[in-house]
Amino acid sequence: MKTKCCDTHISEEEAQNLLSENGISRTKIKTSILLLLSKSKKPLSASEIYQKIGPKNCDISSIWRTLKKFHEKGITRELNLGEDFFRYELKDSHDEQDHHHHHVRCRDCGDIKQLEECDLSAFDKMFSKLGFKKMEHYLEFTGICSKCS
Amino acid sequence: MKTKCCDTHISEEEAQNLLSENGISRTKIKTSILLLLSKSKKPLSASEIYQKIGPKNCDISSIWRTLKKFHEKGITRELNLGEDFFRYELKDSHDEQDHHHHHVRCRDCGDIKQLEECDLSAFDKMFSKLGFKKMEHYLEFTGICSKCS
DNA sequence: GATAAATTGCAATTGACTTGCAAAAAAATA
DNA sequence: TATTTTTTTGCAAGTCAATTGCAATTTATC
Ligand SMILES: [Mn+2]
Ligand SMILES: [Mn+2]
Ligand SMILES: [Zn+2]
Ligand SMILES: [Zn+2]
Repeated sequence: MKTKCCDTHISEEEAQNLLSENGISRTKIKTSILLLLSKSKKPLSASEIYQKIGPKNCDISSIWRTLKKFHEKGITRELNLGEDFFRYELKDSHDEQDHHHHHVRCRDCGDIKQLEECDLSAFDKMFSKLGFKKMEHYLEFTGICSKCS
Repeated sequence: MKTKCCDTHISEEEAQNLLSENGISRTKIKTSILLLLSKSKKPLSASEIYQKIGPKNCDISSIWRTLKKFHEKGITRELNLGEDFFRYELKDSHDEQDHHHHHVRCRDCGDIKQLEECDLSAFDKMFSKLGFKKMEHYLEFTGICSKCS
C-alpha cells in the first residue's frame, strides 16, 4: 500500500543498485536525485531538486537529462498538478494501473498531500479526512487508438 | 448529455450573445475563436486557433489574451492532455462537477476522442467501444486545504 | 590501466505564454 | 449621431520550463 514515492529514505547503496538494475550509470548527480526523491514528502520539481543539490554542485540541464532518463526507464512518474511545470516522484516497482496513487494540491497555498490509493469512490472520504474542500479534479486519458495498434 | 464543447456549430449571433452575456466585448477575434471552438470536434490549442484564423488576420498574443479571458469568465475549459501545451474547449452552461466529460488521446498519433460523461466505472467500456487500448490515465485533484479555508 | 561509452557543464535555443505600450476599435455617455 | 471613456489589438520584447550541441570529464568495459 505504501509506495516508494515519498518519505522512504533509501540509502545511497540502494539508490546505486536501483540505477544499476535499470542500466543507468551510477553517477553522483543521479544518486543524489534518487535520494532526494526518496526523502521528500511530496513530488519535486526540477528546480526544487536543483536548489536542494545546490546550483554550484550541478547544472540544471543535467537534472533535466536525469529526470528524462528516469522517466524513460520507468523509475519515476511525471506529474502535472496544475502548476506550469512538472513534478517527479519515485515509482514503486509493482506500481501499475491497479496500484498507484494521486495527489491533492491546495489552489491557495500550493500544499500537496498524497492520497492513499486510486479508488475514486473513496476519494471523497479522503478529502474530508485531509481537510480539503472545494475539490476540483483533473482527469484525462491516453491510450493507443485502433489505427495505431 | 451532449455538451456545447464540440461540433455544435453555433452561429455568429449566438457567439456574440454569449460574449455579451458574459460581459466581454464583441470583437471580431473573440467571435471567431468562439465559432472555431464550437465547430471543432476536439479541443484546440492556441496555435491551432492561430493557424485557423490566419496569422495575417490576428496576433497570437490576442488569442492568448482571449483564451485567458474566456477561462476567467468560465466560458471555456483548459485541458492538459499530456502534451506540452493546453487545449481549450467550450463549457456548457450547466457544466459542473457532476456534469462534464473527459478525453482520450492516442499516445501514438495524438488523435483525441471525447468521452460521453464522467463516470469512471464506465470508462473501460467506452475505451473498448472507441477501440482504445493500453490506457493510461492522468488524475490529480486541487482543492482548498484546511489552513486556507 | 587503457579504451570506449556515457555524462556533465556551459552556452545557446526552443516554444509556450506574458507584458508594456501606443494605435485602433468598441462601449458608454450625451 | 457625435464625443468621451474603456477595452482590445498588434507589435516587440521578455519570461521561464525544457532541450540541445559540443568539448571536457567521468564512468563502464576490457
Ligand atoms: Mn506521491
Ligand atoms: Mn470535449
Ligand atoms: Zn489512478
Ligand atoms: Zn470528471
